[in-house]
Formats: sequence, structure tokens, C-alpha cells
Amino acid sequence: MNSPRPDARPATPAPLGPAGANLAALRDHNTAVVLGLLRDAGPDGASRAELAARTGLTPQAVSKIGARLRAAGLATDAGRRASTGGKPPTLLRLVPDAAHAVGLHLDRDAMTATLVDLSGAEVATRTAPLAFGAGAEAVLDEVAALLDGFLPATTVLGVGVAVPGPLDHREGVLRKVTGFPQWDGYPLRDALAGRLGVPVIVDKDTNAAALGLLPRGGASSFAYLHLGTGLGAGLVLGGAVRRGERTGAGEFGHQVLQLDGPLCACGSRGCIEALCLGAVADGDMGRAARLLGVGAANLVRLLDIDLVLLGGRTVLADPAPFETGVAAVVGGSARVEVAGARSVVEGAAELVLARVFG
Amino acid sequence: MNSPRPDARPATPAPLGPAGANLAALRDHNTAVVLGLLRDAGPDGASRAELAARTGLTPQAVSKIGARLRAAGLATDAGRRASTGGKPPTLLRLVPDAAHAVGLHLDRDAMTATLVDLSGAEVATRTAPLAFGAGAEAVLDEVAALLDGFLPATTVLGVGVAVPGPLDHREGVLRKVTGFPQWDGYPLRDALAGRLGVPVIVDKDTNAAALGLLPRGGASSFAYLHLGTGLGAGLVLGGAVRRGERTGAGEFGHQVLQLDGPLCACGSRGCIEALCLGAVADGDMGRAARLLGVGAANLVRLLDIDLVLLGGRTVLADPAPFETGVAAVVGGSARVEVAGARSVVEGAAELVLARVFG
DNA sequence: TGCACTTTCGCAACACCGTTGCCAAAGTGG
DNA sequence: CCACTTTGGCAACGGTGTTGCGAAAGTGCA
Repeated sequence: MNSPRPDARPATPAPLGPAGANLAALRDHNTAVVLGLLRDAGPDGASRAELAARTGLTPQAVSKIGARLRAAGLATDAGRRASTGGKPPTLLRLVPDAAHAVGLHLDRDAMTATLVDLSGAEVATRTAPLAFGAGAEAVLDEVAALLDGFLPATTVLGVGVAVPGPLDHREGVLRKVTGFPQWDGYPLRDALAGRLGVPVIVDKDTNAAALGLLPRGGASSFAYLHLGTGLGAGLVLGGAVRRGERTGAGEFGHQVLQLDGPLCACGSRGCIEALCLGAVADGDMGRAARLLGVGAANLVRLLDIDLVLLGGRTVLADPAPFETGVAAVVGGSARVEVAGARSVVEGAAELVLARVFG
Repeated sequence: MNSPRPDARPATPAPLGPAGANLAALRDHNTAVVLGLLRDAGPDGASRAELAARTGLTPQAVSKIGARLRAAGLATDAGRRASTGGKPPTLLRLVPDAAHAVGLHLDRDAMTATLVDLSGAEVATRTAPLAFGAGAEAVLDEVAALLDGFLPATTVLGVGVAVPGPLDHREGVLRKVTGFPQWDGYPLRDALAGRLGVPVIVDKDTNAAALGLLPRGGASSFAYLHLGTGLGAGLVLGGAVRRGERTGAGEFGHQVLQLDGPLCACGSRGCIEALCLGAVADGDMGRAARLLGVGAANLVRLLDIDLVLLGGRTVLADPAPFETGVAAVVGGSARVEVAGARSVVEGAAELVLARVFG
């Protein structure tokens, strides 16, 4: 299928230096900010005066933005709230059905696709086994089959894909996924966009999970630690996922915790992944949790974050010892919680939605 | 002295939520971006067409911004460059003397003040001994004496202050500086701004140094490791200093590197600061460098940065073993360099200048 | 019941941003 | 000498958020 790709690069090339902004960018920014606040407000909606106070814009500007959103079908009136001594506020509310996003999680042995609406609520989910090692074309066939009839005709903004291992987020190209050399250099984003005919965004599974867990309006900096077949992290700093210069940030597994520890495949000694997985292999989840806790405490201190979220198969199989064990080491300086199993695939969808909101 | 403070809070209060932007913000942003490019271009200047290409703005917009800058005295014509087949470009250049910034480094036993022009070039520097433990009022007297007659009458944008230890960057209030309880909670920013009559910005010494080392147009993410009486770090991620939720980011000294290592005052075992300073106390700089290297390698992997800069008295007293020792452990994944002795005070001035440029 | 006040929001006019259209200036290259 | 390229300014324009003003719709007190 060679249908024209709607996600073609923007006509104006990206500037080489720090970007200037024009009126269109200004409008888009403010629109996204207001949309974000509307999403945070939920089905109850928010008044124009409220939005004005939160954004720093004048109420009049918010009114105009609201009118544009209503004309585009993205927002609608939602009745009014009780008066506080004056005219009761007219509420504006997001229209969740106005657009949808697809999250796709490709794991080593399974894949999950979820369709969410503009509010992030799940509409439908499909799961299928997957042989990630079968090669790119075979996997793409499987993905196309899974998504067949899954995408609404007109309201899909795009597909966010979460994959394990290193990749180039900007270009959507995979790099040396451990154990799967056949994927090295494969342009997953462009290939999938060509097949599906919608924009595609690719990111590491841990980054996607971190983005999906970004609490609406809550802590804007936290770390998501994923303990499964490996140990990785997704970092959200100041409300944005920290991907690093080469989308390599969050390589938490090879943080050295024991100078004279066992030799790791990466060449260092005492990597937290080797130590932690060793404890898991011994069935000693308490020790694994304490090791994870030491690494988490390092993160908390280094980055001054106040929330640590735990996920991954090993954690989810028996969350309690990890939650208490990590929290014990981290102490009072940060909260420790266990994230849900849907974190990754929800975050994959969020890769798409994040471009709509502020 | 109770002169009116020109750094009073902006008339419009900061928005509670994500900020919207208006036309004034748009103009200021673009102006700052162009000014930043002019600074990067140096005394040779840059053509309007060049600036347009780099910013993504139209040449006409750049022309208007340039006209405003010339009217404000911040930029001026700088002749023309050779033709490349058409009309030769008219060059625009920063006027370094148009404004100045002061950097002030308060250390435990000494203080340094430097006056820099808009281009960041040093104009004058003064140094004096300081008893940081003598208390806030006494130190402020010393600072006022040091800066007496040092500030140009009209062109000073502000004073950037770099201090050791924890503080609240947003409010400019010091917090529990190790060994100096008399400073806890002292509103250094407001007190100094009241005395000097110019805006004041306060930050941790390591953050200031990192900001000052941000290579113009070069690597936008790096770590600055400062080994002196303690061990700290300043993190620049994506072109901005990472300060954390409570300006506590960069607490590198208490990263645990040795699970069963010696007990540290912070309560953990095997903190890199204790290990590293122990090696320094033994006179074993090679070991200290390797320990620093393990911590640096952890940073490089975790944050995906490609530059590590070393500074602080211990490093500067004998840079060679640290540069080679850290580089040996970090390997090829990141460059390792030693920063100059003026990093902190230059960075303090940069705290002020950074608000002018993009 | 009446009236002053508060709060919210929209209409209209406005100021100002970057953009577009156009043209002059000033080089290169055949 | 002339066609072409490249640069940059002038003028008009479209569209952004802002300001001024007034209407709507409540509360609260006399």
C-alpha cells in the first residue's frame, strides 16, 4: 500500500538554531494549553474565568479560544456552576469523542493495541501474541492484522508505538535492540505510517510508560522504574520526558551500585540490573526491592524528584514487597507507588495525545 | 538603605497552571532568540537572512526585530560580508557595552565579584576574603563593600549570586547550608536586592558553574562535577539547568556506589563523596578520579549526555589525573574536560544574562 | 420588594505581532 | 552590457490577544 502519508514533514523546514515563534505558533500554543486544562477539568468542565486565571490570558482571549474549539467540535458547553456572588459561570468541557489516539505496545512475546478517546479513556483494546524476533516485515504484518478494523475512519490522530530497547525517537528508527539484531536500523515509524496511513510516533517502552503516568496536574517530575526481563527507567523532569541526546536516557539498569560487584555484560562491575535480577532469580524479592530502592534513592537525590513509580512484570507479579522495600530505602524524601499493568500501552497512546495538549 | 527595589514582582501574577502566551511574550521570546544568535555570532555579526534561516522567522520579521534592537542600542550595523552571487549581506552585531551583569561567588572563605558585558566578556574582577560563617548581615556588609563603586551607574541588569549548599532558587532563600545554620531561611535575594537596588538572582554554585559552561551553540546537555570541600554536580539537560522541584537536583555526592561501603553522615553507606574524599585524603588522586569516573559514567548512561566537565579546588590543583582517570572509566560515550577556575563566578553573571538571551 | 454590588462573558474597536507582496540595491556571471 | 541572484526595506495585511464597555444573572442587605 502506497497511500499518501498525511504525516509528511511540515512544509517549512525546522530552523537550524533556537526557534522563533509566529502568530500561528502562539495560537497553537494557547489552544493546546486551554485544551490541556479542559482535559484536566474532566467531564465537569471549567469556566472561562477559571481558564483565564490559570493561563494568565485575559478572559476575552479565553472566550475566543473557546469559540474556536467549539467550532472545531473539540469543546462544548457544559451547563453552569453555582454562583459565588455574581453571574454563574458558563462551563466549557472537552468532547472526548472528537478525536482518538491508538497506543501500540510491542513487547518481546506479545503486543497490545488500545484505542483511547481525547480524554485518554479506553475505548477498545486488543492483544495478540507476537514473535518480535521474527523480523520487521513479519511483525508489521501482524500489527496490520491486529489493527485491521480497529481505527475509526476519521478521528484518529495517530498511532503511538512503544518498543523495547534503544531507538532514535526523532526519526523513529530502531537501534540495536538487545537480542534482536534484525531490527537494527529499521525505520519503524515511516514503515508503519506508510502502511496505516496515519502519523506514527515511536518511543521506548519505559518513556511511553512514564509519559502515560504523568499525573494530570500533579507531580511534574518523577521516575518510572520498569523491572521485567531487564531493568530500565523512564524519566519525567519538569513535565517532559527526558529522552537525552540520542533517546538513550533512562538506562538505569547499568548504574553501578557495587564497585567490586559481579561483572556485567556491559563491561562494568556491580550494575544494578545484574544485582537486582540476581536477587529475583534467587527468589529473594526483598533483596531485589532493597537494591532497587538504593538505585531509586540515587535518582531521587540526583534529580530532586518526589515520586517513584514501579512497574514491569516482575514487580506486578508481586507488588507488595517492592513497594514497601523501595519505600523503606528511599525514605520520606519521595513517594513510592506501583503503576498499573496498562502503563505502557496507555503511555503509547499518550505519545499522540501529548501533541494536542499543552 | 531602603531605596525602592526595581526588581519588584511583575504586575501580573504568575498563572497557576501552564502559562499562556500573549503578543508581548511572543515579541520578547523572538527578541531574546535573535539576541542569543547575535551573541553566538560574536563581533563579526550575522546577516538578517542568516538569522531568519536559523530562527525560522521571515527575513522581514528579523528586520523589524533588528530595528528594535538598534533603536534600543543593543545591536548595531557591522559592515557587510562578501557577496555569494547577490547583494552582499548587511551584518548585525551585538553592542557588548550596552548592558552589564555582575557575578558574585560567595564561597566558605572567599568571595569573588566579576563584571561582564553583554557578550559575557570580563570587564573587571574583585576578590576578598570572607567569613561565610560570620552571619548574614556581616556578609552582606562585606559584599556591599566589595561592590562599592563596582557597578556601572545605568547599564547593570542585575547581580547573579552563587552560594554553596541548598537553597530555594525561586525565592532566593538559603536552606540549611551544611555547617552554617545561621543562614537557614535567610532571604538572601531580597536582602541583597534591597541593599544594591538592582535585581538579584541566587543559585547553587554548581548550577551557576554549569550554566556558565553551557557552550554557546554546542552540547546542550552535560554534567559539571565539582570536587572541593564536598562533591556536587550541576546538570544541564536540553540547554537548561535542571534544578529540580526544590533546587535540590545535582546532589551527586550522596550517590551510593558501594552498597556495603563506609557509613556516611547522610545515613547511607558507600556515598561517592565519602569514598572520593577519602581517596583525596589518602593522597591517591588516581583512585579518587576512578571513583569520580564511575559516578560520571552512571550520569552519562542515565541521562544520555555526551560531555562531563570537572571543576573545584581539588581537581584544579592537579587536573591531569582527574581528566585522564575519569575519561578512562567513562570510555568513549562522553567527552571529559576540566573547566576553568572562573566557572562559578562567570556562571553567576550568566544567571543574569540568561534572562536576556534565548 | 428593591437596589447596590459582584461576577461572568460577549461585542466592538484597537494595538501590535509576524507575513505577504513588491521593489530597490548591489553584487556575480556570461 | 544585461540577465540573474541575493539581500533587505516599505507598505499593506491578516490575525492574535487586549482594552473598553455593557449586558446578563446571580447574591446580599435594607
